[in-house]
Amino acid sequence: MDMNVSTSSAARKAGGPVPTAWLRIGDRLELPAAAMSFGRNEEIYGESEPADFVYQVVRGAVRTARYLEDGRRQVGAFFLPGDLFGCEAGPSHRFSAEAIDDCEILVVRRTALDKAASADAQAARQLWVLTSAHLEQLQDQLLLLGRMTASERVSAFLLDMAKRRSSADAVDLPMSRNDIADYLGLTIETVSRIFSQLKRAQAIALKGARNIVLRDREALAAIDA
Amino acid sequence: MDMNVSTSSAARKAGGPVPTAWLRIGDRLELPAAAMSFGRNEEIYGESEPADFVYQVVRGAVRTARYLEDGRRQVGAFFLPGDLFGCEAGPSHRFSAEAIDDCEILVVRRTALDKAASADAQAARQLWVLTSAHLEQLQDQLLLLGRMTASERVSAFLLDMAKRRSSADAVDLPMSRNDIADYLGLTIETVSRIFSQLKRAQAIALKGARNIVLRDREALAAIDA
DNA sequence: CGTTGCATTGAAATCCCTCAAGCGAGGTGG
DNA sequence: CCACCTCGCTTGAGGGATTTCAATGCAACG
Repeated sequence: MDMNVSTSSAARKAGGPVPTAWLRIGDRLELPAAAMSFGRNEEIYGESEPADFVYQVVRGAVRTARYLEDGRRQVGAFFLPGDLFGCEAGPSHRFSAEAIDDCEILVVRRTALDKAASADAQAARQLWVLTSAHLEQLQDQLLLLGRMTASERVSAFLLDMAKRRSSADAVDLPMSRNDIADYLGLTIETVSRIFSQLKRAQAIALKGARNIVLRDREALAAIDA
Repeated sequence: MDMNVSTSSAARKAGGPVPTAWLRIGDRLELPAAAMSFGRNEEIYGESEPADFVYQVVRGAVRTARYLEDGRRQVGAFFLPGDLFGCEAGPSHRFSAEAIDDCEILVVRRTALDKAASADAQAARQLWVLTSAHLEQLQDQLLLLGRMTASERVSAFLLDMAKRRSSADAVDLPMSRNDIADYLGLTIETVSRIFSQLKRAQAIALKGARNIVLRDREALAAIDA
């Protein structure tokens, strides 16, 4: 539960970052961005910090999370290279964002995005499409958390990660069992047990805890309801 | 599980609806809309129908839902008078929408909305803000489904409904225990038991199964984690 | 080679679900 | 007007999936 997340945030670090790359949204929007690096478990932004920046993963992986007072945590999403995050319509973030491993992130001021969006209706639409895509992913997650069994959740997760990460059968999971558990609404032990179960059933193979090989996608898909 | 949802849909009914009212989004967007009526459990649109219309509740209540092959159901949201629904960025709906009770709905063509949005950047932004608000609600639901106990879910639900419906202490729930259960990721029996529990604890009173009086909001809020 | 952090495994407990019966309000027909 | 039916809700008993608690394994690293 206590992930020991370090407390430096982008906002505090962003004293004078130098524009070094272009952040691309869809194929219409392109903005000059600052590159920043974050270490494992470092906080990129906090749960109710003002949403003054928008981010894109270049290298590494990011999770968003929300905490209850007693330490329970819900991971909202995982972001992989190319993914955008932290783009909110409201004034402040509703989840915190943390680096899962060492990663490189592009950052643009939200005002820059707003300016682009109010100048160009197509750009504004792009922003809407982006938010809508996030919404659709959350809707899938809703069904998963509300109505699926532990095996179904883990199978769905593996298939999704495989699709997003490599499309090959070998998947490198950047996140810990703890992150997976808090994403799927399970405990770390249950996730581990299901992994072992899938291994025994020859549906997957494990080369190290975080290196999964999908041996039988059909079996996984069948479990995935 | 089997809600016996009737299969007529807005698209099929929308042969020649007459514009009778204005559908308002935020305070900038106002579009001429057709009024339609739906009976209890009538389908407004189906799970993968083209998203050619956008809807607003005038009277009554609407739920969105998604089904698994074996009948498991996840209710995505409840929509009350004033609420907009069915507004997607993608080409088709991802949940079905069904009338909870007899209700009156305003309908506008999506192309009309698109036109307004591409003409006016402020209107486009309004659309984004709307989608973003839905997203935020789903994020709350995520934490609820992933990490909260049955009591916490029910308490949170009651407080939310009270806030949305009357802001007074008496709440008329338009939806059945079944709808509530499928919204909260629980069974109907568990929901009923928690209601009884809250009644025994003097946190609520029941004047009929769907007429709740919040006797002790603090107690509910305390349970709500 | 011990330490540290993450992952796995086992046993017991728990929360919620399943199955089953009973209850009550509303509607319908006799 | 009352009996009866139906549908939704409540309540109880038992069971099961997942959690909790606890111990062990294992790989990376100093």
